[in-house]
Amino acid sequence: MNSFNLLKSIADARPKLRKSEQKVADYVLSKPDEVIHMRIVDLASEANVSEPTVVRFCRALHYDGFQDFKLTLAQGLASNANFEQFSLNSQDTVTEFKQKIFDSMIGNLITIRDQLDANSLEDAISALAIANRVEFYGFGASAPVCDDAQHKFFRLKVSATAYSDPHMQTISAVTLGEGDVVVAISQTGRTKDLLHTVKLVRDTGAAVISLCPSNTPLAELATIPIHIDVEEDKDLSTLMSSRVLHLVVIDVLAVGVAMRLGPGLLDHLKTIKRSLRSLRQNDKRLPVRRMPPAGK
Amino acid sequence: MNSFNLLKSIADARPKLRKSEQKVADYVLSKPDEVIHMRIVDLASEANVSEPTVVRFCRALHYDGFQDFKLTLAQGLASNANFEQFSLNSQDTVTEFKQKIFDSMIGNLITIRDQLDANSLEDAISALAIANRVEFYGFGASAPVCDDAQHKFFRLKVSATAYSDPHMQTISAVTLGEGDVVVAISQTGRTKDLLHTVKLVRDTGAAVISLCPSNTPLAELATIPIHIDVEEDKDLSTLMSSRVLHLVVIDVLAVGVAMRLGPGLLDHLKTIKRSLRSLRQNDKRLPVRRMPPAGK
DNA sequence: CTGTGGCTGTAGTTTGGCTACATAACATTG
DNA sequence: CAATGTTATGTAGCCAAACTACAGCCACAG
Repeated sequence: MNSFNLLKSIADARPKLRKSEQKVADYVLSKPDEVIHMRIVDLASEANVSEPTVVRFCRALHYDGFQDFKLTLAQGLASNANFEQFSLNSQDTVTEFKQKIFDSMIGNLITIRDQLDANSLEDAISALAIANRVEFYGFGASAPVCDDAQHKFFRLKVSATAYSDPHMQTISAVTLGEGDVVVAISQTGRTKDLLHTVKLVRDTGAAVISLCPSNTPLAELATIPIHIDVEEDKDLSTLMSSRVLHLVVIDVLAVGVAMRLGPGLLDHLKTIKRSLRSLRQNDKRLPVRRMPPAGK
Repeated sequence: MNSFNLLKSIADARPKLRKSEQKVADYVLSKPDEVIHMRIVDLASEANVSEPTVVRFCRALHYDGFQDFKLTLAQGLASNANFEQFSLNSQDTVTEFKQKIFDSMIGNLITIRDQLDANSLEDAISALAIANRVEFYGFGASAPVCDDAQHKFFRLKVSATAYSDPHMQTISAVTLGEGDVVVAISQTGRTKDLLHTVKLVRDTGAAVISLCPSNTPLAELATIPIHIDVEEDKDLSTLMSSRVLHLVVIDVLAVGVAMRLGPGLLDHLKTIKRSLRSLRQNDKRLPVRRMPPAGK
């Protein structure tokens, strides 16, 4: 649906293509943004093949023809070409780096959206939906993510806890058993303390869902690994990014669980909304500053 | 650069067009996504004009011709049409609602990116960069956001604290003074306890940056309001969204501060990175995987 | 009411995309 | 290794879609 997928699907399909069609594929992959302004003859000559070959190439990818292919390609490129990874430089104005940060965030979201494995999610949701207890473990920047997750699952009437203290994690871990679920969250997938806790958890028979990069110790320890692979950091970006992706993935899990648990949950959410409302100030237009004295 | 702009530019240009070209403009505006699959004759007949008129319409908008126009339109649509607000329904498969959640998140990011006021950001960054102390206040779903913000500013050597307990907030608030900055974070902008604390803060002379919707009591109390207006929730979306936007906005602020504080900070960040590394497990397994060239 | 300028449609030309077919390359089997 | 069948690729011609030149029409001015 977007260029990542489209170009990727071309790359995937490449081996199945005939030799001269592969030439076309190669050219398209190397200069996709030029292709969209090319005529069929141009592309044919650039790729050193004949025109019908180009058409056959398009058909092989299940497009109606060259036009259709070009149009789709154009759409695909547009949908994420704008969201390239950026590199900040110190002369950037606020407007510029604001743009860059948002765009790179969006780019990462698109990447993860397309990468996330639906089966793993499905499994994770099933496990969470029937769990007795759910615990979220994470350190550092992942600690707030755990808190947020707890907050969210609480609203779904799931008995959830978040621990970002290795001692608490250890203590809690050994009390778990089958039917319980731990969600282990880590940007690196290599945090020693977390690995230690997760091993304990595994011994109890509880399931472990991991949110971390693939090919890391944590991912391999987990019963249900969910891979979050983001392009690696340069300069300032340590400050950013992957926590947000984790949050959104947790949103997906939470929604999945909510849908499993059925419609009764909606009423429950409304109840919460109502109760929270009393904590708010309803516009009386700021009955201005009738505050108690608080000396300077 | 995106469809919003493209369609908008058509709408803007409309008055300058000839009468029958306007018919074309109207049709394009009403059904842009159909137009991209139409031939010139179809569009002409749908708009009740002749084919050359369509061509003239395209030229009037400075495109090479109909093809060029169609291609650009397609790109424009792709770049944000995909990111519409969704509504979940209970028959959705995991793949479907995963897509919907990500897309709506992305849509919101785009909206906020374009809405954020650079001047307010600039002011906020200036205030934060010279602040003696920075405190983050928020409740409920905003509490983890505050924790995250604290974590991030800590790394920038900024003396930052996060409080999500109204008592602690109150106690801390009255010890602030000029040159200190409070960042008040709220999804509603109406949380009573938060409003109470912020009033106290204002009396001390400290600056208050707010992250919340516009036209809310909190936004009006703040010295530097940053408006985060997201389309309002339906059904399950209470679970989601605005916290992520808050996080990203805080990223922007943090980067801004980092750039103000200058290049020495980069070294500092590297030092942190190095020290954190000792908390990680470095791959013992996976000793390289040097595999022979994959046979075909 | 008549002439001029600009708008719009008709008809014809060009070009680009596609199809049918022929030939070349390759594989397969005796 | 040859012969035959099958698949892959290119050639040439056709059709349709987009664009151009021109003519008629309408609106407005004098």
